[in-house]
Amino acid sequence: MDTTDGPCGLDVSLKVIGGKWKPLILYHIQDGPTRFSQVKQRVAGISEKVLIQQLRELVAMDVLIRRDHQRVPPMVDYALTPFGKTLVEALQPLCEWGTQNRAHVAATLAAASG
Amino acid sequence: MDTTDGPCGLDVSLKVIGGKWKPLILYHIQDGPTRFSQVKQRVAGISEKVLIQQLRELVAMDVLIRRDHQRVPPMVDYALTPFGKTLVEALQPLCEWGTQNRAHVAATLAAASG
DNA sequence: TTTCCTACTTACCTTTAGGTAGGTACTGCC
DNA sequence: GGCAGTACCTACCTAAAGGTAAGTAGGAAA
Repeated sequence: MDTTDGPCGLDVSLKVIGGKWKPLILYHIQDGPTRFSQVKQRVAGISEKVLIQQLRELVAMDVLIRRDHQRVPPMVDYALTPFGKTLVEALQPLCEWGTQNRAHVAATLAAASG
Repeated sequence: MDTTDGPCGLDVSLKVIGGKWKPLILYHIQDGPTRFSQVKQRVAGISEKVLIQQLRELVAMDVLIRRDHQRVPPMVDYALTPFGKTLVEALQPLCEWGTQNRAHVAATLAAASG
């Protein structure tokens, strides 16, 4: 039974969307090309450093594409690649599950640890 | 536009299955009650400390149920709750996405960072 | 009485993720 | 010359996740 290194592809998915912010970033970019400053605004609470870091990783993984409009002041935007779109689709059910069970999870956590 | 704290439920899902091991643990438990030692065996590479920790968290979040058979030597097993089953179902697409794109992701990562 | 077995617990260390505070480049405008 | 505006970068720090190695409980078997 050699199911050792990832029988189910979840390890791969988690490698791509793992971390605290990536899912949120993807969510806020899915409707079309979005400027850096806009993403920063929408994903409230994220620091610039971390945002850029995550964006770079997503670009490196072919999930996002970065477009530099060569202007001053700088004008850059990010958009989903076709590959990125398939990921966002696969994310939908989990997304809905989370939405439906937000209260349940919150309540369970509150009961358990507070 | 107040999409600040999680418009999409992914933040909730990630809170539940976040971390390096939980998806794998869930995967290996989904077929029925599984003893601690069996999980440890199947999820190769995980340490006892971390495994117990993750199992406890999953139990606390009502995803797993722990059954202590009150024996010596100890005999304990873990199984999905109905709630946990809905989670595993929502996880399927991402699971498949990962399986289908394992090569692509690996190649992209290799090209980018190595 | 010692050993075995299993599911844990504890103390400690390393690695990684994330956060803060500042700085840089470049051009147009005043 | 000095400032505004945008997308970054750098150095540093903290917190959390994860890993290692040891120990504990307690009845059954030897």
